[in-house]
Amino acid sequence: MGSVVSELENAGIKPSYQRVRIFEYMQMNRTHPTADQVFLDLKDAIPTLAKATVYNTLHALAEKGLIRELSTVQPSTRYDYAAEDHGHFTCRICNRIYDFPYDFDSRHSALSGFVVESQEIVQKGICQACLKKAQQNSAFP
Amino acid sequence: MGSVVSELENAGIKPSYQRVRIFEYMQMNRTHPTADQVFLDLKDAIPTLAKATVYNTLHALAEKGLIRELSTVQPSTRYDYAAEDHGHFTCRICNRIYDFPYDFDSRHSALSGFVVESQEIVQKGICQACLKKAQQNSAFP
DNA sequence: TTATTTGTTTGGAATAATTCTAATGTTGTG
DNA sequence: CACAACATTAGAATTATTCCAAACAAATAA
Ligand SMILES: [Mn+2]
Ligand SMILES: [Mn+2]
Ligand SMILES: [Zn+2]
Ligand SMILES: [Zn+2]
Repeated sequence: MGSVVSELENAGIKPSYQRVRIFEYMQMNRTHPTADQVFLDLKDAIPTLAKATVYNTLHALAEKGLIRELSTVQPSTRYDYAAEDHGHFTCRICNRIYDFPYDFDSRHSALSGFVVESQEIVQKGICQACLKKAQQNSAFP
Repeated sequence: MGSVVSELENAGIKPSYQRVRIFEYMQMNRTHPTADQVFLDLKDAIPTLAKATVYNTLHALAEKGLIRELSTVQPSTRYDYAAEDHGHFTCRICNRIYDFPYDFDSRHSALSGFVVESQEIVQKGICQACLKKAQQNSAFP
């Protein structure tokens, strides 16, 4: 069996034809494609492929950690006063954004010959408040 | 003179009424608002305010470094095979995304009580290829 | 096997964020 | 004042993404 199929199975994703092809594509194309690019590149080989399937599959793969979703905040850009350097934690439940201390200068790894104009570090997950609320709701009565 | 006005002037942005009010808002509201949130919160005080003005102003402020634009990649989400940890550089000219080495584990600054499910570090700027091309085009003939 | 259920894909409509555009308004300069 | 340059407005257009109901496929039970 192809490793693609077993990687999907191990992650708990049923290896449908479309999912195998999309994951295979992601393994072979390290070009950081958009969902639309994946769709365009696969639709010749899979003429009935729907864009919704591409989005569904990419989300499923990302949720299981098989691919990475490169986007800080969803669904819309957030703005912040430019105070001192800091990182951001975005909660996927309440969508609040929290600051955390982070100093970019001390670990500056610019690619040689590139001009870095800005940088961001973003963690995604669940915030303390939302975790607490989830615990309370699941507490036995 | 309000420091808001002079900060705008120092950055080379003409301090129109709308710009002053928007920048003022960003200084006072450290809630990482969306453009729409800024618009909603200001339109009572400035009834004629247009959403386009909010977008224009936020972009101008971000370009001058007075505020930060919290979004990794634009305009659409990009996907990446989940290989080993690395950071991303996105070029604002050609939109290519480059990998650079970065190890998240060695500098793990999780907020206490928060669950971090994923994290990203993104640099934005101009890539070497685009810089080279710009140099060639401006070379004297 | 057939019937039933469960989950997946499809295609198009709906939604939402952002950008574009043309007209109008404002500011500064000669 | 007249003119140019620039900024704002309002709404249309564009784009990315999600939603939805119907068709399809796979798995399971009878
Ligand atoms: Mn912040
Ligand atoms: Mn990468
Ligand atoms: Zn939360
Ligand atoms: Zn470039």
